[in-house]
Amino acid sequence: MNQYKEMVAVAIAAHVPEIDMRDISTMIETPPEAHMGDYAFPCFRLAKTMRKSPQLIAEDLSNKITYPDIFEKCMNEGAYVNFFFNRKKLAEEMIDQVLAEKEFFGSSKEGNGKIICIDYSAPNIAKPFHVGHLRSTVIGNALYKIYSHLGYTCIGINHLGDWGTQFGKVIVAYRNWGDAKAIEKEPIQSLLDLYVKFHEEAEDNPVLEDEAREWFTKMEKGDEEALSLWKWFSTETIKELEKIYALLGVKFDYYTGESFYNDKMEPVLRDLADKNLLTESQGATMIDLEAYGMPPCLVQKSDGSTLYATRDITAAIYRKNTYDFFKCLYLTDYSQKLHFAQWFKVIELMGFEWHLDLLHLPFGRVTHEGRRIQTRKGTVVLLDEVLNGAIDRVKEIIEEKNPNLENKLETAVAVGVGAVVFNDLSNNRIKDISFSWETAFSFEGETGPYVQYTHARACSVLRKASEAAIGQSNHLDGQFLTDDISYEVIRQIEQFGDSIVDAKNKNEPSILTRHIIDLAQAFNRFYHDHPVLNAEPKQRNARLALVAAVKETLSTGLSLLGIQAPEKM
RNA sequence: GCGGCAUUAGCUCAAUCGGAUAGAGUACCUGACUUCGAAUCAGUUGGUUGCAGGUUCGAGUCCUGCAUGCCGCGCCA
Repeated sequence: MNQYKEMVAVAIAAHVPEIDMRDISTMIETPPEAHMGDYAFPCFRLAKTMRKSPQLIAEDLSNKITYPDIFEKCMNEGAYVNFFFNRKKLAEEMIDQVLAEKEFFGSSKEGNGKIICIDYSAPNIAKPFHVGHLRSTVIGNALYKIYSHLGYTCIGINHLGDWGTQFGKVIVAYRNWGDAKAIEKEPIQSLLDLYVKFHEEAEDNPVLEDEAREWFTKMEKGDEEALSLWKWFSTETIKELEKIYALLGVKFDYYTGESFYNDKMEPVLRDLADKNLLTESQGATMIDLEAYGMPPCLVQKSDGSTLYATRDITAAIYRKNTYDFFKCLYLTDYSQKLHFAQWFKVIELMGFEWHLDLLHLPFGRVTHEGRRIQTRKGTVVLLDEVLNGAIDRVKEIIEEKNPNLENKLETAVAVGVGAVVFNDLSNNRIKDISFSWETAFSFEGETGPYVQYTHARACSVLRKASEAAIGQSNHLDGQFLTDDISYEVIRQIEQFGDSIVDAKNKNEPSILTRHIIDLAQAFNRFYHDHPVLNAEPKQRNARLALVAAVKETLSTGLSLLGIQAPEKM
């Protein structure tokens, strides 16, 4: 917990013995408006036990309380006890801290020794990577960085959809209508064409579906032809996927897709049988979950081949045994909620205590022009097109605004991709996103480029200050940063660490995204109203130090979201 | 049919375990570049928080019912 909040809680606890210290900590709030102070303690809940009006309690407390000198005063307003920072001291403390800790600002050791497995992205082999797949990838990537910042050891796993009946379909299609050269040239597109063709043909000829299931069964049994085709399809697809991940700057520790567990499922099925959890129904094998209000969880089809849930259960057990994770996070859209609830329950029924450490983090779906994005229909928006479109648009803007920029292409990639990623990370996970080209290509207001621009602007001031090379004392006098506008920037920096912890607690990167927007807004206001380079020497020093602290904080924040922070753009 | 999620300004979204006057961006209109980067800043306009009840000091937030939308419900993943 935030050290200042802790101080407030301690100060209050000294006078409110009837409430536990930990409860007091959780009651401390940040007031909605700056004039109400920096931290507040609401007294409503004390009214009953203390048999006094909340206003009186607040008044009484504010008169009695003693607090450390980082605070300047505490006074009640209505039923709240409001604490005000000593602005000069806080400015000096925060800036010193940011400049000393640099990219480690806001980090902590709370997660030391704890392992977090994060299962994200997980696209299907042989299908195009569209804007709908972006969310899992960027949310997972941001959580990876946020947890790491807080001391956890993260293991990023790309649980590729590289196994299952769909491969039987592609194999059947390839054997009937495929062209090897086309696949080498444009793997994802050609494989998709085959997949689409399969479904068209299967409508008139349902026998194809049976053939597809047979081929998948052959894969599971180790048939050489089936496996060599599968291997080829998946290698070609991964090559394409890696280009996109490179553009996004996303990395994984392991590409262990579903196929990785092919030889690990049998012992799990045996264990399930030993624990008397399996029932047979119409030839298939399943775990009955009626007692828990859920439909059964199928683990084996009537032909003996396995299903998605079988592989997920096996993967979870493998990960627990291999990494001994503290938590294992799964990033998928909410249409899979029941699936996860079912197999989490199976893990529990198997007697594994750690079922509580499995966390499905569902997110909303992406639609385009009111329709869901479907690979088989014509409604697909390819991520590749979106990213490159954004990059091209940024190139145009650079030509217009900053034609002499060096590294134009590199910068356009950082900003264009940053815009798309930032946009995806700025809404609550659970909300559906309506994709629009207009929003994806907007770079003003609450956008990634706005924050990047603010950062570049700060860099520019610092560059000029150093070019001017005026030899002044580095002593920072916080007195020059106590006006409302400067102070608001300090306040945002002070809350940076809290927003990271909050984002982690709720597994919600948008909390951090919104916070760095607030910081950038506060800084732009400061920048506009307060000249830095031409200020009086002492004031100049103080303002430059603030600019440096903001630059550092923004760049750290963006990096935790997986977004680059170019020094010029 | 059963279950889950969502609904806040014209649009896209915030709102700290229930807390202070529901806030931003965008769009529209107005103003600020010979001055540290105008991808910026300032201002104006914009609300019966889907509807009806309930719980209490206090409800966008919790409960009940209803409406609308999305998602899911045995051999896909």
